[in-house]
Amino acid sequence: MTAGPQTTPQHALEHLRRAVVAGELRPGDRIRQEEVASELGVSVASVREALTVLEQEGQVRYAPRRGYFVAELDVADLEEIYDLRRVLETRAARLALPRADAATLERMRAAAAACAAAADAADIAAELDANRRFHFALLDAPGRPHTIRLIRLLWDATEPYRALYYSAPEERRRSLAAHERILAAVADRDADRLVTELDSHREEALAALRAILGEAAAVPALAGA
Amino acid sequence: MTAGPQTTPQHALEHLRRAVVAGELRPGDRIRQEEVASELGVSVASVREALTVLEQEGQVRYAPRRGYFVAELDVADLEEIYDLRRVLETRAARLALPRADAATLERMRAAAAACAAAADAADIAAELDANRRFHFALLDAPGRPHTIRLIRLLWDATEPYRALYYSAPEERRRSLAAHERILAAVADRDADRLVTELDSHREEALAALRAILGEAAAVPALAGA
DNA sequence: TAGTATTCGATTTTCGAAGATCGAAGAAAG
DNA sequence: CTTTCTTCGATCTTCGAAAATCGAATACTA
Repeated sequence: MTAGPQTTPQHALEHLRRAVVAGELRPGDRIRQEEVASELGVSVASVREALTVLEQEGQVRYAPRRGYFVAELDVADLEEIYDLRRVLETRAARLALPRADAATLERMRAAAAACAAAADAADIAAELDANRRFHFALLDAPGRPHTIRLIRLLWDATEPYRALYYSAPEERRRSLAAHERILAAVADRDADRLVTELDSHREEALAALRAILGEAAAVPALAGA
Repeated sequence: MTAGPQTTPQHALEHLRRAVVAGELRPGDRIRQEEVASELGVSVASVREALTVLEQEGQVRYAPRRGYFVAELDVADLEEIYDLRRVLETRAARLALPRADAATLERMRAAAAACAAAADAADIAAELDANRRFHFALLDAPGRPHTIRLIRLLWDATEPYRALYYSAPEERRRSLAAHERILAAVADRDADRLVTELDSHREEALAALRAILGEAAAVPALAGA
């Protein structure tokens, strides 16, 4: 039902995404096409198509005849991306809230629970996935596909970094608490409070990412593994 | 200086974009990979990579094992896209205006003049290009690459339709007049007026596009050429 | 020694063809 | 006459290998 990979490039794409979330591919890393291809038992052409998608999403950087690299973001990038998320998600949330029905709330509750369970199990990949489900359950109002596409793009852009900061237990706790407050605001149909909670949730994440980036800058050996 | 196609897929991408702007590829049309490839004297793999880019941009739709088609938008899509443009361009314009220097204004003036010249010559492709230069000269403030990327995505999504409505002379006149008012607002450093002018400029374009779409719906034979 | 040219290995880039899949036209059955 | 099944042609899909390119290590010059 979950629509597995229909084509070989899609298969390669999922593999690369998984590698990013799992932290196997870290910002700045080089991605060797041949290596990925033989790892998956597919041709480089398929890997290349997958990389083209990731390049459009801004997750990898492409230097013609030099290769593909996992995108590196600096603090300015992060702040711009989170600013854009604020602008777009605020609009999406205000449009979605009046239409959010019981099923929506239920999906959010389930995702929040999955988040907490993944946090307990220290399963970063599962938590990232559940976290996404939580937020998109609210924002993915039917009839606004382009809005969701853009928001998803912004989420994807910072995914490699989110994968890093989710390893910190105190961030997880903070995140779970924020989810509860967001859930309450939705249940109360309080748009202003919802927007405020989303803002501060984002602000906390941004602060954590800033810290990660500060460390990475202080320890450039990270890229040279 | 204009950075021609560095790679074969980029060459194919430019070719396809040109075909869209020129109206050779219309919404709903099927894109035969082999045909494009032999036309350009390149392999299908390269064409495929170019199509992957266009798919990510939302300009073509991909049905696995069926092929690629030029994306068709309905009125709801257009309204959502223009709503998103309003949200993002308003923010971009307000951030860019204080930083707009004499060179920026000069670039805008030159682009506006090129727009007028292209309108006189009835050169749709040139006018579309100059129109883009005009708007992005203002919005493309240094240090906000992600904002521009998103705005560009939204522009690209409606490009096939813009190519259609620019054939109407009265729309061109209206558009040129709007450019003058926008230019004046920028020269006066009046942010509120600038935003208002941009809004109404967009609203006029949306109205024209709605009309185009209405015709297309009334004459479905359009797609079956 | 510092700087520059050159070769070499690794990697990307591009192609052409074989294999897989789909939609449509036509045949057979009810 | 309608429906279902089958075959066929067109097209997409994927591959493996040849060709082009780049960076780094090496050799050379001043």
